Amino acid sequence: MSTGLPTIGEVARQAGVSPQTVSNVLNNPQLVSPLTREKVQKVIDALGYRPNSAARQLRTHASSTIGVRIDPASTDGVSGVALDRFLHELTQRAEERGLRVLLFTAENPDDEITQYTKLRDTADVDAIVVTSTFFGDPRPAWLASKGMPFVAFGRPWGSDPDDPLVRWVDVDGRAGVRSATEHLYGRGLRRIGYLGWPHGSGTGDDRRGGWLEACEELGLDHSIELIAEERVPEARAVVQRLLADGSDVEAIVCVSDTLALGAMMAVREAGMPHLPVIGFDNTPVARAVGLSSVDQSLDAVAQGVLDLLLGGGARILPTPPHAEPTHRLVAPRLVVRRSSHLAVVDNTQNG
Amino acid sequence: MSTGLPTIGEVARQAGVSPQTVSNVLNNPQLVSPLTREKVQKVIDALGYRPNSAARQLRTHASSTIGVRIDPASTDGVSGVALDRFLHELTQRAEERGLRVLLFTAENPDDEITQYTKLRDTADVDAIVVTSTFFGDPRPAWLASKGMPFVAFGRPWGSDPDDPLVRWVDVDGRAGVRSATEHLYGRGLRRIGYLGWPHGSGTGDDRRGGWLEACEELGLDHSIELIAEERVPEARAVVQRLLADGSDVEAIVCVSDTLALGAMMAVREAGMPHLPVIGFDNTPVARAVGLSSVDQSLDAVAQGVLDLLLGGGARILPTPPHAEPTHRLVAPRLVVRRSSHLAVVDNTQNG
DNA sequence: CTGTTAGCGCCTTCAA
DNA sequence: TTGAAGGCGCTAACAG
Repeated sequence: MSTGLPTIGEVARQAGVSPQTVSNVLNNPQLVSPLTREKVQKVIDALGYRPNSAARQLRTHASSTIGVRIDPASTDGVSGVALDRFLHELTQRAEERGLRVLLFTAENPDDEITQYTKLRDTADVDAIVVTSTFFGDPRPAWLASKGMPFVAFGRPWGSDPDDPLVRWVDVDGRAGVRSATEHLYGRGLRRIGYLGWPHGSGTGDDRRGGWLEACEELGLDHSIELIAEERVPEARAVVQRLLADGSDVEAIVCVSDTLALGAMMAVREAGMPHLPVIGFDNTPVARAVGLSSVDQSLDAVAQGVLDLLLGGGARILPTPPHAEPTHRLVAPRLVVRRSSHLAVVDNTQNG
Repeated sequence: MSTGLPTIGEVARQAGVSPQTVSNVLNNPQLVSPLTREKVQKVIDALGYRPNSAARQLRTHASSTIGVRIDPASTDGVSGVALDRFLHELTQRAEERGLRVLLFTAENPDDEITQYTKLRDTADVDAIVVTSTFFGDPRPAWLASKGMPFVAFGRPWGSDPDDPLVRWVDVDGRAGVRSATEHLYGRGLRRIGYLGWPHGSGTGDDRRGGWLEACEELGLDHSIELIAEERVPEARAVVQRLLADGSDVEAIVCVSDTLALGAMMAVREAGMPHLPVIGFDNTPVARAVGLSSVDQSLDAVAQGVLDLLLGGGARILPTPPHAEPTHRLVAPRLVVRRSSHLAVVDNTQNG
C-alpha cells in the first residue's frame, strides 16, 4: 500500500546517492558538497518531494506542532480575546518557523488539562500555547510540573510573574490606557473619566492603573470612575446616568471595546457625539463604528510567544531555566479614529 | 533516545501478551477474547497508554487530521464568516469523531492551493475544509481534480451545485431572510425595506431572494431597497438618507450584522429607536447591542461538514461519487431580541 | 563528504 | 484467538 507520493529513497535513487545524503541536503546542507547538493536538489524539485511528517515525527520525537485551545467565541462582549486574530498571527508566524498549529477544545480548565494529557500521550504536540490566563489559573502550574513546554498569552495573575518556569507574553494594558489618557490630555481635555470592570480581574485592574497613573502625572482629577460588567447595555446605562446627572466629563477611556461601544451609544443618544470615547482591543466593531481603541498588537504577541518558545532557534526549548528570557510585555498602540459622525458619512456619499 | 511514554510493547509485556494483541484490543476488540481484553485494558489504564499518532499515521497512511485555513480576521465589517465560531464547532465535533484540526494561512486563493499541495505532500492532512467560497473560486475544482478529499462551507457559486465531485454545506440564506421578513409581517409591519450588498455576490443575491420571495408571497411592496458595501458608516449613511427623505419604511431587513448595525445607528439617531432592524450572522455585536439577527447555525454546518466527509463512518471518504449525499443546506434560525433600549437598560440596573 | 545500519511505534499479513 | 515477521519513511549514529 503506497500513497503515490515520492519518498526519500525515490529521490536518492534518481539522484544516484544514498537516502541519508538526501536527508542531509534537507536538514544539514552544510554537510553536503555543493555539487551533490545541487544534484539532489534538482531531483527534489523535479519530483516535488517533501518529507513525510509522520515519519519524521516518529524518528525525531518531535511533532513540530503546537496546540492551542479555541474558545467557544462565547460570552457577551464584542471581543473575546480577539482570539481569532491572535490565532491567525500565531499560525502564520509558526508556519514561517516550520511549526504547525493544532486546535483543540475544552469545556473548562480541568478539561483543558485533560486535553493536554492526551496531546502529550499521543505525541501530537511539542508545546502548548495557553490563552486567557486568570487569577488562580491551574494550567501554567500543571504544565510546568509536568515539564511540558508552554507559553502563556497573559500574565500568571496572582502568582510570581518572574517564575522562570512560566514563560509568558502579555500586552501592557497599563501603558495602553495611559497613552489613551495622555492622548486626550494632548487634545486639551481635562475631565477624563474611566469606565472599567469590577475590581479583581488582573487585566482590568492593570488597565485601570494606567489611567490613574496618567491622571496623577498630569495633575488631573480622577474622580469620574464608572464600573460595568462586560456588557454593552450595562455600559450604556451607567454612562447615560452619568450624563443625565449633568457631569462635566469631557472624555471617557474604557477598559474594553464592549464598554466603549455602550458608552459611545449613550454619548450619541445624549446628543454629545463629539465627546471622545476610547476603547481597548481594537476589535472589528471599533473599526466599524469609528471608535478609537488601544490595539493589542497581537502580531507582536504571537511573535513573542514563538520567540520564547524557540529562543531564536528552530527547536522548541524545554521548560526553563535556560539562558533565554522567559517573559515579554508588549506595548499596545493607540489607534485614533474620528468618530464616524458626519465627516465619515459625507465621505461615504462620495464613494 | 526515548520519550518516556509507554509503548504498545511495554503494555504487551506487562499484560503478558504480544504487541499485536494490544493493538487488536485497541482497534479490533471483537477479535480478542473478553478475558485477554480486560487484562490488557487494565494495563492500558494503569500506564495511561495511548498510541503514538505519528507511528499510527505512518503505518496507516492516514493522519486523521483535517486542514482549515484561518482568515486574517480581516476586512471591514463586524463578522468575518464568524469563522471562529465555526472553527470551534468544527474542532469539537471533529474531536468526538477522532479527528484533529490543523490550521494554516494563505494570502489568497492561489497561495491557498499551494498550501494544499504542501499539506498533501507531507501527508499532514487527510482532507481540507474550504470556507468562504465565491464566484469563480478555483479551490473546489483544484481539489476535486487532484482527488484530495474536501468539503466546502459555502456553495460553489457559479458552477453546478449538484456536481458530485464537490461536497458542500451551506446556510440557506434565502430561507433565513424570508423568515425574518415573515416575522416582521407577523408583528403587523407592512413596509419592509431591504438593505443589501451590491448585486453579484452569490451569498448576497441569495439572501435578497428571500426578501423578495416573502414580499411576493405576502403581497407586500418591495420597493424599498437599499444597497451598501459591507461597512457600518456606509449603511448608516444610506439609511440616514432614507429616513431624512421621509420614507414610510416600518422595518429593515439587512444582509449582514454589519449593515444592520449601521442601520440601527441611523434609526436611533433619527429618533425612531423602535423601528425594527434585523441583521444576519448573529455576531457577538448583534447580541451586544440587542439586535435581532438570523443565526447561521454554525453547529449544524460543522456537523454537516463532518457528516459529508465521513459519511457516518469513522474514515474520511474519498472524493465522490460514492453512495453518500454530497451536499446539505442548513436552515438558519431567527434570533429575536428587543432592541436594547430602555427595557434592557432597566433590567441591567437590577443586576 | 558519503554510505550503511538500525530502529522510532505501530499495524497489516500471515502462520500457528 | 494469538503471535511472529516485516515494513511504513525517515534520520541518528557510526563507518568509511
